Amino acid sequence: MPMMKSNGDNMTIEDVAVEAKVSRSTVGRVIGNYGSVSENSRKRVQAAIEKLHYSPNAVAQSLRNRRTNTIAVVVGSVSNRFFSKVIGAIENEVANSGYSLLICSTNEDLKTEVRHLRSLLSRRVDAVILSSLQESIPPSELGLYNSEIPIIYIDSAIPNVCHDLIESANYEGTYEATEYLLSLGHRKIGVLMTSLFPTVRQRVEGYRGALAAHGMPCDEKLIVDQQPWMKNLGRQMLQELLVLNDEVTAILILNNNLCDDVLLGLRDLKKRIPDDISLMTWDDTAMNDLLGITTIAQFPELIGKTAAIQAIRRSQESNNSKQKEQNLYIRTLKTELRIRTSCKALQPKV
Amino acid sequence: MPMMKSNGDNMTIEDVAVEAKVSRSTVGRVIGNYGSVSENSRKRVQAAIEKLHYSPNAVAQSLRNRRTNTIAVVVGSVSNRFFSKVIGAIENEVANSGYSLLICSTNEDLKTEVRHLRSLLSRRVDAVILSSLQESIPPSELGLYNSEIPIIYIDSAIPNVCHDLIESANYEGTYEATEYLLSLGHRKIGVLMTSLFPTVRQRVEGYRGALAAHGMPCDEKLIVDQQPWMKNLGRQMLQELLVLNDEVTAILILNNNLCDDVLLGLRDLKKRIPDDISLMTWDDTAMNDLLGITTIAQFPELIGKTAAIQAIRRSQESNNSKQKEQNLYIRTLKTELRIRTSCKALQPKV
DNA sequence: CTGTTAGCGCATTCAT
DNA sequence: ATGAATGCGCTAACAG
Repeated sequence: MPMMKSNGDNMTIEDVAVEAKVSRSTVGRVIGNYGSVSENSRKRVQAAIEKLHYSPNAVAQSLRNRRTNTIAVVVGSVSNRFFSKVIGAIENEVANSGYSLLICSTNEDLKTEVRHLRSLLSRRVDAVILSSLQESIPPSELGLYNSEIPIIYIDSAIPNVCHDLIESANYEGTYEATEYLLSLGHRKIGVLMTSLFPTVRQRVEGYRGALAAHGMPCDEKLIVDQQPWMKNLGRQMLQELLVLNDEVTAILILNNNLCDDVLLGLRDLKKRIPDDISLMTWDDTAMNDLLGITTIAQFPELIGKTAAIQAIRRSQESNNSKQKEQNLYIRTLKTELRIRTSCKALQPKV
Repeated sequence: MPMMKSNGDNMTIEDVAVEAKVSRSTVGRVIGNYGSVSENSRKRVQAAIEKLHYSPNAVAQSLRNRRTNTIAVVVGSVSNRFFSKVIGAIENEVANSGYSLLICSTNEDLKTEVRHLRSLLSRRVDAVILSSLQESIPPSELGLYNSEIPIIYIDSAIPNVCHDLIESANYEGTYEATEYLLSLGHRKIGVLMTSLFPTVRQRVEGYRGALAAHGMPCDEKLIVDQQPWMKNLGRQMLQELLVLNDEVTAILILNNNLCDDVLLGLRDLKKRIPDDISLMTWDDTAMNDLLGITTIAQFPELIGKTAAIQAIRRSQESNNSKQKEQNLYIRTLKTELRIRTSCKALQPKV
């Protein structure tokens, strides 16, 4: 009895060809469904494939075709609520089109972002969807951010880099929110943020813009900005804000991941919302609904889906169409101010 | 002037060799850091690499080495809170070891699970971490679940399949929780669950087990079991439970993703926790803390990290060590009952 | 309709 | 210390 290949795996076209008593190319024809092949051969090949449980080696295909059918997404943190929804939407879209999805997390670190990008290029992914921390591309990495493989940015653009972008209206969303608080009579509006994120930098400008538009000075002491590597970050920032400014009547949180912790901090401080202090945050959740927290909502699923569609489209464009600059895809999604009960109208002082 | 290759990309070893005026093999030696090469050659090669921005084509490497340095994880839903934490932990671990991570979502569909698995095998990933919906492997798919490539199961074992497994103590966790409710005097404990998930099926057994151990009959009407494809699922199930059983004093939620919606439903019904009804759920969140919801906590990060470590270990084992059966890695993580304020002690009826 | 052949880019053995 | 040559598995152009 002849030696069998141990497992259904690692079968090659050659094995199928032998089994079906045809040449490799004929097998290739029935698999790739091109050229023409006699009914007889076709049946034999299919039988052989069935029998051997043959499935093509995608690595070899990729090498040959110069396409990996893989999209990558790189974000700060996979488990972040916002990103996990974005990624979920990307996965669905991408899988429906027959692609696989690689995910990379930078842990909010620039060097890691660059490392991942390098690795993705060498893996020849067909496109990458990137939430970048870069404010500007260092000349040394220019090749990375400007390579043949298309990059779709989400969240924020990098100045002077020509690229597709799907983002939320960070400035406008915060502007609108700030105006709302002003309309309720709030004048001392504390801001909690982590300016490491480009999105957040845009948001705080919206805050400043709204104040300016209403002829109000911006008190910098009201803006607490800390980097996100601390435990209980929200609590800390809350403390800092309230110690410096006991007259704060409202808090505006610019990063979603701060809110839980701020709420916990407020509870410890026995501050009630909205009676003692008003509160508003970015990114909606069931908890916000339940607790009646007024929220600036974005649409992560839409961002993910849109980015995925564009990534796939780009990955299928003929590479030489370097007219890319001519048809940049830029989409800025409106946010939605969901007014609930966490912001109180202030009595005008008598 | 000679034609330049357009971009820093798509450089091959050959290009480097030409630039450095050595042979391909010498370039290979300095890149792969093996054999021996003169200092002079080495420097020239390194200069060439630098100049051309050469980076090896990982696809070709994979084909040659029969390793892709890729791990895959397949779960029901990427954006699910539990899974997104598991995935985050996997990503960190895997990236630290120089692997990339592919993610696949099955949307809780068996066919999709099989499709993904097939694709992953053909992509020759080095290992897969799988949260499977299978109750038993259909013979036709046996090859898939028993291929050369190692599978690490998370969440639940498939009977009669020999494999590594990282799971939480689903039975015991629910058993303990049920006993706790019993000790508070609750006798009519409603259960909300989606038995599609193998984990949940284990959990409900824990509930039954605890009742039995205390000599209590299990009233099947108290167990509401629905498949997860409905909107506002938690609300619906809550309705169903309360309509059928107005004497329910406590609710035990067995899937994390139901809780938000149940809470919303309770609010609409104007039922207060714990005064009108007691509530307990699986999987902890900041919201549970904030709202004082007693919780059976699992440790998704630990599950993810452990699974990733094991996946990497398996991927590096010599393939012929088919003694795998001899050294199965099975780890059952204890859960933690976090008692807060959502469960009230009942007055014994006078 | 079918088989032969030549790469895709890399790692490695063998000869020098 | 170095170069030549082979093959990983697949696709596709070419020849018959």
